[in-house]
Amino acid sequence: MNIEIASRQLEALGNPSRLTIYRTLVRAGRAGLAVGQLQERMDMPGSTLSHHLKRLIDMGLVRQERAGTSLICHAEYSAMDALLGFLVNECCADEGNCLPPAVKMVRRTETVT
Amino acid sequence: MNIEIASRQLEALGNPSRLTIYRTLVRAGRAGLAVGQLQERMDMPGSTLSHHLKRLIDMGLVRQERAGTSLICHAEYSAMDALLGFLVNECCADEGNCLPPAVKMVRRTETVT
DNA sequence: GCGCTATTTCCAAAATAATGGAAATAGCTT
DNA sequence: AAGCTATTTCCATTATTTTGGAAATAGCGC
Repeated sequence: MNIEIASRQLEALGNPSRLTIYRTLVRAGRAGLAVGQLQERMDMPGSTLSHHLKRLIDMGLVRQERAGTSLICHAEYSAMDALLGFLVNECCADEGNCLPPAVKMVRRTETVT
Repeated sequence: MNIEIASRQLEALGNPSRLTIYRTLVRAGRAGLAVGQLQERMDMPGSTLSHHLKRLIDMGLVRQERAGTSLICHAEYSAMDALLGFLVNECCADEGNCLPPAVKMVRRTETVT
């Protein structure tokens, strides 16, 4: 993880449509959601949805797997975890007093570049 | 905190220059950094830096306070904490299995809309 | 292979973001 | 108030993002 990747992932999530897509997928849990189901919930033209999904997939935040003629989308939790880890570490890097105790507990110890 | 605010904050951080600015301010700690010092470190024209700073300030991620003729910038930790809290909650909302144990410990219990 | 459903890719238009020089503003100091 | 330093705002340009209709592709069942 580094500034370039982190900023691109943040940018991918930094759009209301995409953040909603991502949240919807997280809430769908392990089962995931087909693009079509997502499209119903998001009420958005297919091509627009597809562009947004591509962005999330390119940044590793979403994964698709084919089931017959549909594509099932899954939130890629590990990517979010790495991103959160990066932010927590960046945020608390030197002072250690920027987050309340509960969050400080999870500060990572590895060095971040 | 809601999707609109969260996505705008994520977008603000989702640019390599701004994420670097933010990180630099975090690392500067409580003392903060004057815009001019930040400009030296970032090696960027003043107007460009000022545009980026404005964006971070507008989203509540950075605060400025005047000290004579310079403006000292500070990372606004509480905003980052709220954003991280939102992401952790969104990410673990229904399944609770998307993050490793260390991070799961800090899941918030309040409802998120 | 044909028809069908699901989804992406192609293409273009409109909107927004990024960049930076030059001029304006803010606050010192004399 | 003049001169100085620090920073923002104005303005314009270029680059990127967002959006979506229409055409293309993928997989299935007959």
